[in-house]
Amino acid sequence: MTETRTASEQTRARLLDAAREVFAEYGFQGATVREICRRADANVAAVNYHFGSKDDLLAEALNFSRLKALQVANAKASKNPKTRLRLFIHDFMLTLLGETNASGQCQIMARELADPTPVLDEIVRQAIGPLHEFLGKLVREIVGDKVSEADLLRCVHSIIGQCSFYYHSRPVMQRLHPELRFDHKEIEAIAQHIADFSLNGLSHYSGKS
Amino acid sequence: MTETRTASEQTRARLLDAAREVFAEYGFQGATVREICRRADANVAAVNYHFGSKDDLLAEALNFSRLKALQVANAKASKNPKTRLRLFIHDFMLTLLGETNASGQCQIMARELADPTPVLDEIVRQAIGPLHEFLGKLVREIVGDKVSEADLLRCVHSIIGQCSFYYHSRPVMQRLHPELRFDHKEIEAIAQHIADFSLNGLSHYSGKS
DNA sequence: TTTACTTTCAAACAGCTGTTTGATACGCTC
DNA sequence: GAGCGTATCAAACAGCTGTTTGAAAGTAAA
Repeated sequence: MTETRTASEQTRARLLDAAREVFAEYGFQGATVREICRRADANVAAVNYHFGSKDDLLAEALNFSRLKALQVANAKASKNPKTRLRLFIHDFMLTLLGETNASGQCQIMARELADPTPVLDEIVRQAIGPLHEFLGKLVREIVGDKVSEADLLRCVHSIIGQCSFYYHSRPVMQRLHPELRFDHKEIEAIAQHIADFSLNGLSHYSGKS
Repeated sequence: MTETRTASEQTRARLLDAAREVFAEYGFQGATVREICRRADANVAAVNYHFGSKDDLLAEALNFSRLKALQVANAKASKNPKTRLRLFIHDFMLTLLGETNASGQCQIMARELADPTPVLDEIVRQAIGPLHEFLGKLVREIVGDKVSEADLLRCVHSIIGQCSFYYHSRPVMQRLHPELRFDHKEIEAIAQHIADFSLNGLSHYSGKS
């Protein structure tokens, strides 16, 4: 019984891994059940047997552990808010541009933004929403209580916008600056720039930086 | 002869309009030739007859006149660079979020970023490249000669990133802040925030703002 | 071994895709 | 009106899609 279950669960796991790969590579529409099963060494019918449908497979393939861990780690770093913002931007850029396997999840999210499917609701609820909320609190610590909620929101958007730009525009950068490599050193430089730029931007709201 | 040609050209034009609509709505993969022809009141074979293929249709459907006009108008406004940056951000946000028909083009571009097809090369060459270059020169006027080319590039990215964020994240905003309406007033507020935030950010490089 | 079950598999299904075809209708010159 | 090139059309094509099916294989308790 345990043997059977683990065998079945192994197939399930292989399908999930393959699905994450293929969805990230080709998008939801572009990804085919056959390609997923091919990479998972499984039969075409396996997806429907184990998950019910291609839609349900995508829903189960989502995994935001990396993003959540990042926020938890940052909250534990009990330094002053400005330093924590620097730390967050740094970690966030590493997640977005680094070679972590989280980039697949980011790719799926990016594709959902340009072409939403029903799973976007779940992505917003589980990942993007908490992220915005987290950054909102952090920025609030920096700018103080006098700043309106609307302005605070716009500041958060300015920060996330700068970070996610580098992710979204990778295909463009490849063509515009083919010599540019997003290695560890470059990522750190970008993160530092965004932090400097943003803290100066925030100073417009909080008074002198 | 002229009658025939204009009739044929009318079909061509209708197909192009419909294509822009459908590509923007469903993406390149999601858009179907049949739907495009249905909206253009044309036969299914019309696309291949007039354009050769679905790919070629997309390539011809691209239109960056709005984006180009925006840069030309800004260059003519011979005010000081900071004011011109404010003006540009304002016009750019109106293009991105306003009710202009340019939003279809933006949608196509956004989809190409998340899921590039061969036409992305053309988009980068004709639209995004010139845009980056334009902003590069403008920012250079503000920060002066002492700033390195790499830092200048990152500043440009910070500005474009903030602007395009509001475009990319519309599906998210709809879910996260359903009460928020991107009416003219809100767009102006956003544009002013981005300008303030960015000019303060730039002051980090150019010395005191 | 028999029985009951889960899991895998090749094959087929119905539906949609971009594209092609050959016939038909149109507009124009002669 | 005859002839000619262009444009439109319904129909069919080949290929791919997600999904279903019913048989076969595997697993574990009786």
